[in-house]
Amino acid sequence: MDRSNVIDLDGVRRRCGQLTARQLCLPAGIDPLEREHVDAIVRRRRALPAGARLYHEGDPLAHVYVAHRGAFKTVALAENGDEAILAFHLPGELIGLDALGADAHRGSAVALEDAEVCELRFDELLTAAARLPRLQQQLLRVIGQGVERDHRHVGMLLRRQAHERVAAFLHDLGERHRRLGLETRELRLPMSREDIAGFLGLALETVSRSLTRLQEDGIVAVRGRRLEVLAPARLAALAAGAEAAAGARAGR
Amino acid sequence: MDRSNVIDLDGVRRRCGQLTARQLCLPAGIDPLEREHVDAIVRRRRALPAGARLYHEGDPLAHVYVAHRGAFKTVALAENGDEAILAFHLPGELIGLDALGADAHRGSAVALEDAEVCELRFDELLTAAARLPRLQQQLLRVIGQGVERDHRHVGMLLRRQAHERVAAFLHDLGERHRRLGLETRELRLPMSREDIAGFLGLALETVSRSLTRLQEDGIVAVRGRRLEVLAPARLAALAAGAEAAAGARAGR
DNA sequence: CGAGTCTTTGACTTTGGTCAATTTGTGTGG
DNA sequence: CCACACAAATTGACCAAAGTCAAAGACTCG
Repeated sequence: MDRSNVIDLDGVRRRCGQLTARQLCLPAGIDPLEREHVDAIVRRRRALPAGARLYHEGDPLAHVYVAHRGAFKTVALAENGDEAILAFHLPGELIGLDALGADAHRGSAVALEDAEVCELRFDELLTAAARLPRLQQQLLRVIGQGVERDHRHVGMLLRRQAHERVAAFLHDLGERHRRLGLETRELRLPMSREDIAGFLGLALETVSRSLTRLQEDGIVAVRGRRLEVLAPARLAALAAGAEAAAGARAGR
Repeated sequence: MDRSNVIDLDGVRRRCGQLTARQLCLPAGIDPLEREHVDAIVRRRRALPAGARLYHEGDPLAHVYVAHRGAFKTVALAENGDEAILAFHLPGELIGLDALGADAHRGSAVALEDAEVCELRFDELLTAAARLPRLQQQLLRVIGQGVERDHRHVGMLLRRQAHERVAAFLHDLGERHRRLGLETRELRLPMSREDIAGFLGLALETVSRSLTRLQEDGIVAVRGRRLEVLAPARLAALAAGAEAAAGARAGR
């Protein structure tokens, strides 16, 4: 750790610390003294233009990131050629834990729009975690939440009906917005239909049709990448795999 | 990777899986002082009859397990009612990390056949990890491998063609057999067709048909739950999403 | 050997993928 | 500010793939 000047570190803390703290510290009730250790790990903010890659497949695991502004997707290109989308990351969510198993990133992370991330040095995070049991616990919890995210993704992919997958996707997006303290009724979709399709294992036309149908059923209102949830309960029911007919019948 | 001196959770898994370990599933190649810590974590072995649950949804996270004999599946029942299969676990593989995010298991683990597991107390594992950087590192690596497993699962589910999913599943199973030092040519499928279907998001009839087709194409030979890989390269190609026609053409 | 489950196979139907054309939206330069 | 060009999204028509229902065959375990 090259002696970074105090001023700069302070700046980092002011600008980034709060967000990072929320993710890593607050839930664990880490006291201010300990928190300083964590703050020191947050290195800097990095700005990325839309389409830029935060890291590439094969890069060694050096940092983990917290999306600060703008959304990201993590992708892994199949031997096939076309890219599989493994996750979307909203502001406030962690990025980069796909490298845990091999010390090297298995995919890459792409900014979906102009974005900024906070960068955390992974090795320093580990040493701090060894010293602070609460941080260790919280780190594992955050990792576990990433695992849960993947499981929700699998849950979506196991839904056989396309519009159920789309509903599950929108529902999940809404839930995450709620947990992050963002707008929950009016959602902005930072990713293209093609990205959604790549995430859900559908053709992009099917995604479009599903959205249209959800709109016809009065469950959401879609205008481009802006989406309003009109009937959260019915959206949740569809996402959960309830009889598709139930919603449709009432809606038409 | 780094082999010497690393506290080898991989070793724990292998030894447990190979039936060579007695009471203690101990990693070799670590100094006696460290070794003692790890010793204490492995509690006992538990035997389970086919169909028994290792833990249930909602159970607090107390242990993680290593399958010792027999295979397991981890399932989460969708609000829907029917159960989603999140993973299969072969002898030697870790079970129970789905609870990291919430301290409670999000699904349950079921023995697919008469089985035994090694039980590790999770809290003790954490304290030991805080004291032993190598163990901490290794623990994270194992968790990361679980994440990679989930990503491979997603990769399968993103394949649109049913027989590609099935091929990817069999290929993955073969790879895992290889890594665990098990038979790679002649695979035993410890799970039912219904389970495979539940894992791949297909109807069980489709799984059956796909297997038949893979057999007709000369890629595998199937007799019930015993399966022989005849053309590993073509299986891998199919799994990777190569033109399905390539294999079929050559095979017929 | 028999009862049960598991698996395969067949016939039919529905869903969603593909190809293609149109409309909407976005950003740029005149 | 408008017009233009390009990309993104929608919509339609058609077809192949997979789901469903149903029945027969194979395997397992008592």
